Amino acid sequence: MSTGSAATGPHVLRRINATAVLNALRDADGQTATVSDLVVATGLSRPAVTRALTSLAEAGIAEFSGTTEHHIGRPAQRARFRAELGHVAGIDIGPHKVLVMVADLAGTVLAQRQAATPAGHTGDGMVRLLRTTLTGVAAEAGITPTDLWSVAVGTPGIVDHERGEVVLAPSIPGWSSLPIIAELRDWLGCPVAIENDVNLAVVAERWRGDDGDNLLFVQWGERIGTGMVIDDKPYRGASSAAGELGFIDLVTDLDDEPKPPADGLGAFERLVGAGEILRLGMARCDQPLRDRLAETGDIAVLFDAAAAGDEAAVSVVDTIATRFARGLAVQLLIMDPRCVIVGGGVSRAGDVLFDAVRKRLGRQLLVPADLRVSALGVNNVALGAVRMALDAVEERLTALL
Amino acid sequence: MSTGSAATGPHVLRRINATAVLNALRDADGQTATVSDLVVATGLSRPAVTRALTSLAEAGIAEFSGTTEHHIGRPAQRARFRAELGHVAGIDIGPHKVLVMVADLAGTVLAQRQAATPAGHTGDGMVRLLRTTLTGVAAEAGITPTDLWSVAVGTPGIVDHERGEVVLAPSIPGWSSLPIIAELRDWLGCPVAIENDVNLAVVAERWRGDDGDNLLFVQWGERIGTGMVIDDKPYRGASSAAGELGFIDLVTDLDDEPKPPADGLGAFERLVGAGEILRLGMARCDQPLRDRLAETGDIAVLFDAAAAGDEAAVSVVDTIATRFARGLAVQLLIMDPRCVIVGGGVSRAGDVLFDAVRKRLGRQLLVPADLRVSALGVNNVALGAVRMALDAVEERLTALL
DNA sequence: GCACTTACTAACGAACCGTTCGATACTCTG
DNA sequence: CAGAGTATCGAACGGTTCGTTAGTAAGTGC
Repeated sequence: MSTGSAATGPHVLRRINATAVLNALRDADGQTATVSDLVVATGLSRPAVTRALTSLAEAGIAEFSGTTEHHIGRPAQRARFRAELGHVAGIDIGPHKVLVMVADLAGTVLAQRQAATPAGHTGDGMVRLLRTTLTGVAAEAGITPTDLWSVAVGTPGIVDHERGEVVLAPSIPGWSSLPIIAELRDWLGCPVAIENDVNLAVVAERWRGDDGDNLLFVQWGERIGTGMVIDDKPYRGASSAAGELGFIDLVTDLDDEPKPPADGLGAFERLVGAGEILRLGMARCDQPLRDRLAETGDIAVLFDAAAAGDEAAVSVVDTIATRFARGLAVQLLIMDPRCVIVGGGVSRAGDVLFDAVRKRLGRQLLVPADLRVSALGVNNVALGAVRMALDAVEERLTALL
Repeated sequence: MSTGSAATGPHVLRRINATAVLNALRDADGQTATVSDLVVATGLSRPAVTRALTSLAEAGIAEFSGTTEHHIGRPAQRARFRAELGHVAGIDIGPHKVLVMVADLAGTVLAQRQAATPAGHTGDGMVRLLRTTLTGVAAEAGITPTDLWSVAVGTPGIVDHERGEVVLAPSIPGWSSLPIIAELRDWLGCPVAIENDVNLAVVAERWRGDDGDNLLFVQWGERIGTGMVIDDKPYRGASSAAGELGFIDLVTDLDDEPKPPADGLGAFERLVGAGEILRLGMARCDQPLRDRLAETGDIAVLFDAAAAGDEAAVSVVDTIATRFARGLAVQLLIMDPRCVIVGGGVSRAGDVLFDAVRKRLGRQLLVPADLRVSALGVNNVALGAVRMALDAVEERLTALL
């Protein structure tokens, strides 16, 4: 009812300290630590740490696992975080595939599996696919799906993560009307979170990388979207519609009125998306390269040619880099992130493209930008989902005390 | 040394509860409340609240001030937050003026004074002006400057608020090299914070308005800058360079390379800034109106004419609205704020302009925008500075316990 | 075997919270 | 005008937590 919540008794103290010990234990190397380690890590006294540790052990969250290797004095017992106590799942639902990961409470991925979405899939088909895939991955990890403590789902489009609904998903027809989250929740009996896929990608980058607490992730493929981590949590905006860089309009003449997006693609997506890159390549390149592009449909061919010095390919890369830098500069001027990470299909283009982008970018900004290419690859959304599922577990974990 | 800070004993419990009671007391109507009010507000027991209240009273932070008006039962004593215990100052340093406010700990502005910056002011002159103005305002509030608990300064440009330095301030020549903050700190012997003026404006809007915890403020005058409140605190970006909407480039042909800003104004500022509005008006309007514009140099004339139906003036408003909507749409697509508040000189244009902006904006966005005009006027930056100074006081207040 | 180092265990005092109970002060009603 | 009713205030009690201290256990090195 009030602004600052008050502590209602000494028991909250115990809770606070127990969670502090738990966090110190989890952050410790290999999730094991001696009592003395935890004393210095938490700043608590030895008896306090011991008390917290025994209550963690009674709850099954920690255990004592033999003694440490010792050099002098009485050997210390090592306490260990029992990551196998529970499991979480991270799910990436894309336009063409479903990727499911199951991890333990330490975030170690125990099993993962990818399934292609059958063409013309219906809602029921999607639910069945999800069920079988999840069951399979869970079995591989040694559990059943109902054992899961928490699940997070990443999907393209605009997501209402409070209600657990997909509000708008242009890239997956019919997806926004499906009550998949509710069904999953009923089936699994655990919290199921849903989040925009790019937001999860940036969570994964933050988790696995070491890039500070303020970073911007740009998904650059057929479509373009951005996710931001601010103060160590994903920024969604008021209506979960933040980061729609793909829809900004840099082409329409200033005093004209922009046309609404026709084919579901935003203006900037039509300008530098993978589709446009391919189109430009087909238009400008000469015979042998053009044929290879037409056959494979893979723009990697184009970037390879540019790296090898092909003049037409270089010109395409140049055009794309110039355009992309213009759009990215807009977001950087507004957001001023510590670091920009580019992922998605185009990110595999390599330095041919991104050195050009960096060069163009520099002159349009007031502060220099740190532009990197993602190292996580196609797993990033599912990994971010795992991380988000883990965040939701914290509550349940401390509620055990 | 660790991630989660631990509680080192029961005394932190007392601290937590005392601050909870203090916050409940301050949030109460007129900063007075009975013990029973605080019991329901904090969720603590009556003795706990009483204990906290007596310790607050011993520290001089609260006091008991007579009984309340009562209808039945024993009349309750009212506890009161002693806002007069300390004072803070908020300072707005602009290109042409300095505005100083002194407020008590409740944020009530006790005195304020504005001083014009003499033309060709030097660093020494600025320091002297600040000293005399601050001394005067403090005297009016019944204190001396050294009695101040906390001061915050707002200034245009990019500010390193960690180091307390102005990094870049194009609109005030020579300003960035002045160690004014250090001097103020030495003189006053209290924390002196420095922050970008637009960021303070948005803090003030958040404070005085009731617009949720996620809002965007657009300063629209000669220059254009934006400030954001995210999670109830101003968002600065990694290098304190966020919100530079004025520098985005919507005009340069896409495949050309943008020219760096020449006269210190950003591309978008040159496009819709107050200067350009005046220029457009001079160019398009006919004789009587054009003369009035030339005489006064005030674009309000233009907006009045447009409201009255003058065709040329309407066309100018139309052009400006179209352009502004284009730039604002970009930021809205990226940030998705709950609410947009426009301040600065142009914001006085009224509905003639902003209805047009709203109309243009709607079609470019994925979610509708809530666009409002600031009600705070020219005091907003100084008010935000007062609020920020108050935030810094919290620590000192709870340290008294 | 003895000194030394380190880790574990138990007991004590201090501090805090919530509950309970009696005393107090004021209003309302007959 | 007096008694019932209501709400606040203050004090004492029991429970929980922490940190400190002292004593014990388990190793290493000479």
